[in-house]
Amino acid sequence: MTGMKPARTRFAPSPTGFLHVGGVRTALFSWLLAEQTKGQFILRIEDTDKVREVPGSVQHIQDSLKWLGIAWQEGPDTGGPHAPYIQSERLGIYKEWAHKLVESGRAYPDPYSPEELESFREAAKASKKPFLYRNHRPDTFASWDGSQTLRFKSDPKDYIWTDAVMGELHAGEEAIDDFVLMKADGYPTYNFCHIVDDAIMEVTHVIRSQEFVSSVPKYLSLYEALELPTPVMATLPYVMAIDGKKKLSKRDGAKDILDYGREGYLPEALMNFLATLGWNDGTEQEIFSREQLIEKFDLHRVQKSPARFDEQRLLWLNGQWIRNLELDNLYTRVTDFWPETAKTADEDYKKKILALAQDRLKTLADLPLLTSYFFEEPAINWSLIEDNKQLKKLSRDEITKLLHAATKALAASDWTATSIQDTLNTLLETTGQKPGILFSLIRIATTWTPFSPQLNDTLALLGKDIVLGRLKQAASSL
RNA sequence: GGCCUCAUCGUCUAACGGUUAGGACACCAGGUUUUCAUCCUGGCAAUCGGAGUUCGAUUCUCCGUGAGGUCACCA
Repeated sequence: MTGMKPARTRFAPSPTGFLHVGGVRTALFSWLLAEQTKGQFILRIEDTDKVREVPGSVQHIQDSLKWLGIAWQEGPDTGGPHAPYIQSERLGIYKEWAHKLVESGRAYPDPYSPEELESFREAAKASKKPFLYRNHRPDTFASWDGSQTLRFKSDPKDYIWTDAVMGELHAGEEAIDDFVLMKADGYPTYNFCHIVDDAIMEVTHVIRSQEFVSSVPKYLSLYEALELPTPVMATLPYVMAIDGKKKLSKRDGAKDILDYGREGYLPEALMNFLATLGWNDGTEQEIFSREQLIEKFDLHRVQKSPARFDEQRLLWLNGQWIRNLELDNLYTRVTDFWPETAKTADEDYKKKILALAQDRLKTLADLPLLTSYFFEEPAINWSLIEDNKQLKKLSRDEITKLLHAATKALAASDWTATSIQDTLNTLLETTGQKPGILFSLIRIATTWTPFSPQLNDTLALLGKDIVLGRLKQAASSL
């Protein structure tokens, strides 16, 4: 995809709450395209619905994008050649463009009351026909003083257009209506102002989610009336909720993007996951770095059908990313995830522990479960032995004998990982036990957790005194 | 109801009209002389239905069916 003209793309959320995976994927694809073509990615806040606005959303949206690693060149905080990037601060611009339409005879004030409109709508519904405002368009228009609801005077006709994802699309003239341009509260509608802004901001590719497809004819009609160039349109299929029935939404448990960070997901993993949800490069590659995504992303390979949000795959990807991280890099990321008792522990010690746990982490939040026994005395929990497939067969007597034998043998070790392994192997012979029994017992008696890294490494790191102490304590607690 | 869109393993997906329909997640079974959530090997599992075009259809066309969207002074 090299050699493409620089694309100017934008993400234009309304500040009505937190960002979830569906919204972020739209932002991601737009950003990838801008990065790939060495163009610009714009963040524009569409806050023309003052009723639904949620305080703090703008900040939250910016924090979420930043966490994921999506940076914008122009936006509400960074400014840019077409500032401001908040629509409520651009009201004068929309009014000006609205007047142009009035002057060219393509817009007129709505003479009806909400009640009258509602009765039109009900009549249409009763006769099982779609409601079209233009069937009620007045014959003569009053002049617009800027305070009334302003409607587009549409010119209904068929449209055929090309969508970068969906291919050739078409719609009949019934898709075109006299929609509202300016609301009675003085704010423009999305349908109107996003087109003005995209044109002014020189946006080349409009990437948005599926619910807007059926409005595209309206937009095409408006571009014509405004004599503005039409950008490339790309429609992304929905991200569906797990049950596959409806698009993922806040109501259906879609999480705040920042929650993924709190739950121990890596931003690289989430980006990898979102990018490959509905897109692939045609090869069998599953893990993509940010740079690879930028290089390989292609709108034309985006899936046309919706995709479900598969948490298992995200979890797997996260584990892959954790495993591929350099230890020092991983160490800086787990700062907030250590068990409480590790806060004062030595950095070098913690790094060694992390190196052992790295292979087993699926999320950073798994860290305490895998490492807490390095920092505190684990609670003795005999059910781990009683429920163990192999160990449950042993009598208490046999367990005691094995624990004593292990204590004695290990006491003689000079405590390196290899010498501990030698000791353990010798112990297998002298006790005549299978590794599945002997090693499991020692592992549980020293860590009291269901899982832990390789035994000799764990013991070596734990330290001789602690290991011997825990073995003795286990034996005496029988 | 009108209009629009979509349809391959349970899930995410690959396949110039010619493949034993491939890969990944999940699941199952083995292995890695301990556990295991790492790692390795193997297994299970799909072209929504019906016509048509063609020597040949997952792929093209039509008709069904199913799913989703839209028809706001919300975006």
